[in-house]
Amino acid sequence: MSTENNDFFEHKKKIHIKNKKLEHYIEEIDARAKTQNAALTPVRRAVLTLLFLHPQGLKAYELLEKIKEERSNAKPTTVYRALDFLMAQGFAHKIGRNNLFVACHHVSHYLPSLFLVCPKCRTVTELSAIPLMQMLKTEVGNAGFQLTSPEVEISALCPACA
Amino acid sequence: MSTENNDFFEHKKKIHIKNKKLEHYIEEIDARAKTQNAALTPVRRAVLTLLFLHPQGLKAYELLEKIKEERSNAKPTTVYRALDFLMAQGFAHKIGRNNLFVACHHVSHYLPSLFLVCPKCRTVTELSAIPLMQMLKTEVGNAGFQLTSPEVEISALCPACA
DNA sequence: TGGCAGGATGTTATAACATTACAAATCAAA
DNA sequence: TTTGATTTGTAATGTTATAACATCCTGCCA
Repeated sequence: MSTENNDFFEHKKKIHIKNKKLEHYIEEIDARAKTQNAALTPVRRAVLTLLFLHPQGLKAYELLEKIKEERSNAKPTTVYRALDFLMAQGFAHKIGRNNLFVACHHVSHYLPSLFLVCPKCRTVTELSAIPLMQMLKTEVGNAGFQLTSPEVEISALCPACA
Repeated sequence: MSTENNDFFEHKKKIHIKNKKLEHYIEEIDARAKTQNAALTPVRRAVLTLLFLHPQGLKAYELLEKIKEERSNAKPTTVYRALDFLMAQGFAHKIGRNNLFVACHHVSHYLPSLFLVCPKCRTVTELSAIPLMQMLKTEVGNAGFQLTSPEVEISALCPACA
């Protein structure tokens, strides 16, 4: 009975649900990892998948609960290590204000990404603002500083909550 | 022997050391508090003073240790409550990335302030960037969002560390 | 002047977030 | 097949922040 067309029900509670966009995303990240001499291991893949499936961001211990559904022995360390890896590779970001982690949808970090965090529903939106970020980079440079972090986070009420 | 000119030594270990700029700053904040129907009580004043004296920012528990020198019975709550008040009034900011608190040196928050946080020496620099912040406000508004937080924090290597 | 209402502070406990340190497993290169 | 590097397991602990409830202080007004 476990034919292809009831995979959805069979794996309903699994992290690896059928999802074209997700598959494509993970494949792409996997490829990028290889070029960076880094391995997207099962734990890391699971964490990144969860982040992808929750655009509003997840807290470390929320992530832990979900990971436990597949790896009952997961510990805080399990999650934090995967997150450290993903952030080091530029595949995920931490929203400091809320201790929230999000998947990154950018190809490069030549310019930083702008994150709008809604204080009400806590949704995280990654805004595309090239000229603004370009200007930011210039201004910061003029002040003698050197950008080191690919994320800029701002608290802003989202359209739905406003 | 406690005449006016050895006050400095008498109170060396006190938070209220002689400091013209500090006095002026606190007076100004005190006045602003009054117009906002808020009271700059001794605890709050002490916390704000400490923040003012540490432009690189302070962590809540560092603050707690220092406050304890004057109020030995201070608890985490003491500090967090004062910080909540100061932030609510716009007199202090939290740098989310590092759990660092800083005094605010701005008069108004019509536009947000830009904070550069050095990842190496952790110094927090408040950059004046009116056109940039104006542009930010516009762009965020165009996206249908509404700015709610007066601070924008960025990780950037400071001139000294670079 | 006494008592009440609100805000501020004291106190204890605990929740939420994150790291350290060391052991065991995995895996690929020599 | 040994070795060394990377990843994962596990336990303990460290750090950051809040909850809940008691008490104190202050201004008001009956």
